[in-house]
Amino acid sequence: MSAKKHVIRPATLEAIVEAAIRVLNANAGVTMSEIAAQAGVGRATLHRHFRTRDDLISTIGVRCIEEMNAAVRAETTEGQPAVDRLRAMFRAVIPLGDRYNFLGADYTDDPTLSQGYGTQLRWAETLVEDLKEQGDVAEDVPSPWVVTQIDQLVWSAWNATAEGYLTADEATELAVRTLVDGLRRERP
Amino acid sequence: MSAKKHVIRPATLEAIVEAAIRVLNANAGVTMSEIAAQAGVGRATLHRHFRTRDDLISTIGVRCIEEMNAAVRAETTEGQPAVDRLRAMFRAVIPLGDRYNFLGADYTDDPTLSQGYGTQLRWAETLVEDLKEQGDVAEDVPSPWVVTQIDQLVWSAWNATAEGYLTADEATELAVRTLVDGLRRERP
DNA sequence: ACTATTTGAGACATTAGTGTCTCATGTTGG
DNA sequence: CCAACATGAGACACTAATGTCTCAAATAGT
Repeated sequence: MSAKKHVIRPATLEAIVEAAIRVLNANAGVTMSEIAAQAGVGRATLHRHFRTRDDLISTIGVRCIEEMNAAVRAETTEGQPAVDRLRAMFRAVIPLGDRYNFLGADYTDDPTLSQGYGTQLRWAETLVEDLKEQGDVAEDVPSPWVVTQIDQLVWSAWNATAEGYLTADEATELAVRTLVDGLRRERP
Repeated sequence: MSAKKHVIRPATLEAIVEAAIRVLNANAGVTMSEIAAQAGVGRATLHRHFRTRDDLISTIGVRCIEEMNAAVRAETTEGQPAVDRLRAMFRAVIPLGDRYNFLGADYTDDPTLSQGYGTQLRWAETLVEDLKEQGDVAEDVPSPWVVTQIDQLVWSAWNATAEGYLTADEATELAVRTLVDGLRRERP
């Protein structure tokens, strides 16, 4: 992860990380040479600071997850009604879809990373509990099902904005509506 | 795709295809050697009948999609109410999740395959139209959104049964309910 | 049982990517 | 301005996988 004798220059680090996020989202199997090229950096420099490919992926994975958690934390408050927290989460996360989408691949084996997933999972689980308590989700629905639906709605919402057929706000509303009320009835 | 001088033996073909489906679902990046080994077949034999890796993937992809389309066709009838068709589709497809799950990867560039996808997409689109006509889905919901939800519900439902927290029938019911009525109210 | 031909096993060349190293060049901080 | 050090470019060894080929052995059809 960290170099011993070489200190990375901030600009270089930034170029590498941003390029890696951008490029890996476009193609999860992209090569180190390509990442270096897109970062405008020598391939040797890339390997100097990220010994292995997994090293790089782990680093940017952690950064993306922290970014996401921070965005959600910034938009939500503890005492808030659960539906509002859900809505705020969608609003916070949708614009980040472009960046953290690549995490969908099978990098589940990284220890630091799965810790980050754990945090998100626990957050979602308490949200679902609160949704149930406040009558926004029926008690008879298995919680893992609800968590899965929320995850997938995040993707749907991001995708809809990326495709251009919904704005971020519309996507947020539709996601909440879909989860809670279903698609049968028009919105009041 | 097809060999010129060599005719494949039915048993060999079957072993290869089945092993490939099974193994690729476990790990999308699995190697040709591994597939051959799991099929109990020499690596040379594998290459004799499937010149390239893409060739093999394309073949089994087509087979899986046809399998799915056939299963859906077998369970649904033309005049059926849209919700029933939706339910029947879930019931038909859920048990196949183990097999066609690997298609989620980025093999979208294959011509024959994307044709298969096209068929499914068109099927889903007319289903959505009918759902709207019969008042099961509100007119103001963008159809691509509905299609996406259905796709994801298929995955959710399969996953729930694979995880063991729902039976196939329960998952089917919950999927329909989630899409149409949302998760707020208990089932009548 | 005979013949044709598929199959299995392994050798082989080729390709693509990874990771290491060196050295000349350029940048930065004092 | 100078010394230290990060960078870029390229050479290099190594690995893993792909795809081709050959030949002996198993198998199928007649």
